[in-house]
Amino acid sequence: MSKLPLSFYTRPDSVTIARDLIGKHFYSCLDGVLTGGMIVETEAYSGVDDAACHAHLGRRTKRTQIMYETGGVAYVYLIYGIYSLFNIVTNVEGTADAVLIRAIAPLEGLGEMQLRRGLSKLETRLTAGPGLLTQAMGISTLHNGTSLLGKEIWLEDRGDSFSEEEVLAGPRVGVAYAGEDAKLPWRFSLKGSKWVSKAKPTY
DNA sequence: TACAAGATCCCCT
DNA sequence: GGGGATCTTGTAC
Repeated sequence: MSKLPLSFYTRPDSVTIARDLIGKHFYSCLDGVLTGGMIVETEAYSGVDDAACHAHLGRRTKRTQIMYETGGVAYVYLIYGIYSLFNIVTNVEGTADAVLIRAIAPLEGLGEMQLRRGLSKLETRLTAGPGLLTQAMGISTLHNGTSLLGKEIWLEDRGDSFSEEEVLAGPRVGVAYAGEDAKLPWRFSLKGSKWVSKAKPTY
């Protein structure tokens, strides 16, 4: 159980990082409560050249500013006025790459996560979706810019690894507006895991 | 200053 | 399987 080092995040290829994150563990310790689990679904966003990325064509706004920072910090933004989506900023300063964490298999703090989600029993609605896992783990836009090497939110390698056959690659979800880039196989998921989100890509 | 749309999810049919 | 919730953000005027 070792925290992922800065060098994991500053690598140049967010697609490789998204693939490597399947099987890594994602935890938060907020209000003194440890919650989280193993990552089973991710999506890569590749900076200015990626039409699906918020920083496409070098767009630099208050929201996207954090994506240009050195990798290893959180990019959290609000979608549909309701859900916080958690991304890991990658690559070096000046680039705007990120990886969206879409789903985890819950392991720690199940009771607290159910409480935050308003669920009375364990079901996939707990953490199988990008807007769900943030709610379960208590992550909100307040955590935008938080270092992933600190004590609030971090990632770990607990020795779980999966072969190429066990990790599926397919088109990303909800990015039809990105045209051809929406077809890129930049969504990764753990084959057979019931904790992978139900969302289907447009292609 | 205004408006349209969004890296989603829930609940009802 | 489909529509509505809900409000921030980006861009246009």
